[in-house]
Amino acid sequence: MEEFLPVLKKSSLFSGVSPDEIRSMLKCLSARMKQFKKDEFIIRSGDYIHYVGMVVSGTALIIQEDFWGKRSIISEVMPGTLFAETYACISSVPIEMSVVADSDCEIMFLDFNKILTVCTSACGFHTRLIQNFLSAIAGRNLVLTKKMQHMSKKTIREKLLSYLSAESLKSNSSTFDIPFNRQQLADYLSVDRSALSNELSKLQAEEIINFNKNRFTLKEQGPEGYL
Amino acid sequence: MEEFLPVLKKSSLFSGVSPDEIRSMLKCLSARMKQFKKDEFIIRSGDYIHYVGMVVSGTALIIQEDFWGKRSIISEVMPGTLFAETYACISSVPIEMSVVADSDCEIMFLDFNKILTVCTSACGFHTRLIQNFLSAIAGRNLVLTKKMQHMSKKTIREKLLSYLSAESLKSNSSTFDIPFNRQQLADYLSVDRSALSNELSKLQAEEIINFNKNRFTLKEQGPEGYL
DNA sequence: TCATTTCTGTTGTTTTAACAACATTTTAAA
DNA sequence: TTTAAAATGTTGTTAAAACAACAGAAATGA
Repeated sequence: MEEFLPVLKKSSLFSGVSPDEIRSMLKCLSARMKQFKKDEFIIRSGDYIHYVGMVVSGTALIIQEDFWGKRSIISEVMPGTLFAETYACISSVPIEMSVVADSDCEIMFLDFNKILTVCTSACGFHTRLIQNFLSAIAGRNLVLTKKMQHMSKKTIREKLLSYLSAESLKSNSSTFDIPFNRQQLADYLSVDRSALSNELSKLQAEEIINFNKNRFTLKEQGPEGYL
Repeated sequence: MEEFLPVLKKSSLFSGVSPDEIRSMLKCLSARMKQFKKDEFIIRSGDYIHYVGMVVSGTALIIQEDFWGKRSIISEVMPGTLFAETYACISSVPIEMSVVADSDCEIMFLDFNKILTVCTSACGFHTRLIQNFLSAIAGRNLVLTKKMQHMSKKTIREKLLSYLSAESLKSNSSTFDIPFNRQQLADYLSVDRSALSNELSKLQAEEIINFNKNRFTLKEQGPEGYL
């Protein structure tokens, strides 16, 4: 276990917890390691989850199969990242995705119920653990909610303005940098890249926005007849 | 406070907790009530949230203003429902939406930190409280993730098949009922209702699905060239 | 039962997006 | 600095969605 402390220290779950305390917590959480060969299933769709997983070495893929057996990759899980935590919180509902080893990898499983109950003994950092765990889930929630707001718009123009407006408000300025290149932004908003570039150009021609590379400026008067 | 016990008992936060225990918990959580007149702000965008709110009477609206001041309603909050809980978990980030009284209403605020720390004294149900709180957040997470998977598809057809496939898998059968009427389904997937109806008809004509009212059946061989 | 309203499906038109192909700019590398 | 590769913007064509208008079916309730 010792060899993975650097990874654990950087994980969101153990952030702000000292190595010594991590050691004692791992016991308190009945942490156990398991190795998986590439392409092995770590979690199967339909399972009921009672343990939280964390990748400590290698990478895993979260995949989903639809009714017709078509697979799609939901996300990649890197070392230090939790997975299945949502389903661990709602263990009465079977998980609807599978987790597969993308390379040979080592997974740490933590007893979810022990995360929730503050143990009586030494483990004074347990409250911190609960906070971290909650922050991880709430953080994902935030990200999803925000993305949903943009994606629920019908046209590329509206999606873009929704996204840019949110970025502007976040940075508290009408000029701001975005963390995506065009292709990434298109993927994020689920639209075609060239169509997105085209729309950006139109918005600029109409003097609703200005941009140069990844730096954008929103014009105060806003889109025509917008309010 | 006593008068609201029926509402609290049915809320997700206190589900499975007896009235007596709710009473003692409310103390332990420093619950305080506050009344708001219609159109009053309960939470303002930009606030840092340290309390979780619950509507106990009346209704509230969660709204958002973009860069140009355009308001949109994110959701309606009914009695027994928590709000702002995500931001309470991540209190370092200011909330990006406002909560406004939609009618005269009464709000209960709970000290978020006390939800997380198990109090030493009588409150044996505190672990249950943490579980319920976590379930509420994780549950929303689940709903968002699922919706996102459908919405990220580009065509109405793909969105529909993604949604129907998920419903089918959930019910463990190729025949199942959906909880939406056509307009609601269109809103859920952010598409036009008539376009959705049209696509459903095409899918039926192509023998990929069958439907009658809200009962759908997926055909085993699936869409042409799908796999 | 009949009248009214709501819901659903259908069609045609207009708008928008996807897609493909290519030009230009920027970045990285040799 | 030159060359190659990657990223971005531009354009035209095709496919799909939005929108609007309406017809028929189903639900409601008087």
